Amino acid sequence: MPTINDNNLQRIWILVTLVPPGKVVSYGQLADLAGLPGRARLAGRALKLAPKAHNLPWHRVLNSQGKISLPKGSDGYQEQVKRLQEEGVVVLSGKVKLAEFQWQPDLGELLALPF
DNA sequence: GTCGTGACATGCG
DNA sequence: ACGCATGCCACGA
Repeated sequence: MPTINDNNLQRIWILVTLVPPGKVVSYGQLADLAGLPGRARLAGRALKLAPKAHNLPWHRVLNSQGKISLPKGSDGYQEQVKRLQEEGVVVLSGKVKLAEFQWQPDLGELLALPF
């Protein structure tokens, strides 16, 4: 049998693909949209485990403070900053202004979800 | 079975 | 702004 949460990880992955360039989402936001309130850590886990073949825009995911949740200075950290800036997202001290760059899914997108 | 550890969130000092 | 506690829960030691 599939391990209980495979489905949940998939939901997170699908949601991440919906985030357009130049916009960002928070882990908690992804969890909420996936119907898993309070499960922000699961979103983080989903990204960590995401197969590279998925080509997910993982760099558009930040914590609820708009900050990068990877060890400051790590490879992933720098990679994330680079990718975000290439899309026009302003990153200052590893932080992004959510009021300006946070993604807001429209109703159509939500209704089109397979769950 | 218990415990520590997370790409988290939120509230309190 | 920063640390600490608590809630959350899958994993591995």
